[in-house]
Amino acid sequence: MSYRILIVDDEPDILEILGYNLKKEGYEVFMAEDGLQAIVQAKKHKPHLIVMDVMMPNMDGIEACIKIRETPELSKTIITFLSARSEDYSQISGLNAGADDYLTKPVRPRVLLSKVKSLLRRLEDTSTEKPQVFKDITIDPDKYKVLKGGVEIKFAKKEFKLLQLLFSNIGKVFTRDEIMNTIWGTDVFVGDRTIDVHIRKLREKLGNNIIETIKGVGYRLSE
Amino acid sequence: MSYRILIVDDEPDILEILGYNLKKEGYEVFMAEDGLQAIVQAKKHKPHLIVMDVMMPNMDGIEACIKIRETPELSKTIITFLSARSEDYSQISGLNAGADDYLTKPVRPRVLLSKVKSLLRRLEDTSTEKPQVFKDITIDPDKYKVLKGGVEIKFAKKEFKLLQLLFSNIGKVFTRDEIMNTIWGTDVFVGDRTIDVHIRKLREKLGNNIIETIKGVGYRLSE
DNA sequence: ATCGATATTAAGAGAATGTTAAGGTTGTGT
DNA sequence: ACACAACCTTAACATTCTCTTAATATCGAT
Repeated sequence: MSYRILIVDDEPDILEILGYNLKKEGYEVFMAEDGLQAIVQAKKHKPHLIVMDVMMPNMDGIEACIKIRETPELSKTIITFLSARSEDYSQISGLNAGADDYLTKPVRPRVLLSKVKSLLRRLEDTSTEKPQVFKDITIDPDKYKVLKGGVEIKFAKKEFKLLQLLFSNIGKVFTRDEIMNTIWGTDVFVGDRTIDVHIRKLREKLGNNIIETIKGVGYRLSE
Repeated sequence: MSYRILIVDDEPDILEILGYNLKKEGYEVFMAEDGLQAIVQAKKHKPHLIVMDVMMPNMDGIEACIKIRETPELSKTIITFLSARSEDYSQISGLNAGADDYLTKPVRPRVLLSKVKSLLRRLEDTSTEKPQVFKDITIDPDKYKVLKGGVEIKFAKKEFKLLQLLFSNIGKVFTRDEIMNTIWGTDVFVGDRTIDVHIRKLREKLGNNIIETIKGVGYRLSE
């Protein structure tokens, strides 16, 4: 799924340039030319990120930001302001109004893109990419690294995925079907023994008392 | 230290007028009359800012901009275009080529000066990229320099970029896709083996135990 | 004890990566 | 402008590692 971004500025030129660049990066882009439109668009499309000018006709960015923040379903939306001058008071009141960041105009497309990327990463970070710990085992998906008692143990791709799955909900029993769908997908077909073999590899590397078999049901990390 | 500015235009009159004004403000000014010269001058003087006409003989501004952006040591150089008309397509493709801003002709010296001033201000608050250290290796993106055990090792452009990427997040696994997008961009297409070959070059120069292969996943600096 | 489910082991096919050299392009100095 | 060097990419082939399977053993509930 691609991220949705709403850009708000009263200058069509800016909308076009920023929109062009963001679209090129694969984002889904929506636009609005003032605060009122921004609120309408935001409610309609539920963007992940809003990049909004501060000074606009009808309703300025600050006010729009406050309104948006009041909408529960948009509470997780990230809002970034564009402000004309870096020393401007708008920054402070903007951040105060609930904005997450600000950029100074004129916006360098490269800067915007890297900013956007890093802001959106926040959304991801919370879910998966943090190292997980269980007993003396730590797994770090980012670095593709597993430590047991501080020592690194290497895992092949499928093994790592399987481990990651088990770690994603510690103690939960994962059925063979779930495992199959997560690691191999729905269209590949591999024999049932394959899962056993992979489980065995994990036990071999991590110790026999980590993964528990629930016969007829599945596997889980045993607490 | 004063800032270095490179101005590029095929009309000597314009060069003279702009150059005069910039010098008067205390900037160190270099000039070029076409894209090719611009690249030569840029590499020679490493200007902080380039003000460049879009339409020029030999090599136009867009192309020169792209070339300059490909040079790692000039990655932080700010590039501003001069374009004849504001609605011109050149704006978009110019910004797309990696330019940071544009001015419309005819240029008023005062406008240019204030623009220049605000653009250069960015360089001040943008903290310079700090040298990264890993094991006995230091890479300094600013100086385009790599030291291993205190001894400088030379790297070609692509090699350096790749190294820089790996160093940008020490220990993180970078997938082939990530590497491809960062170093070659999304629209160029090069074979898969090309990445291997570059990795090999790095290993050749830095030692075999620095970069680790995670088969089916990517590469990382091995901690 | 029997039967279905899971465990174990080793081996082969195939995928992914490593290596090398060659050709084309670009850059540099004279 | 020329020759020479450096750089990038590719192709072909070598090597390594992963995954899957098959065959067989073990487990556990009834």
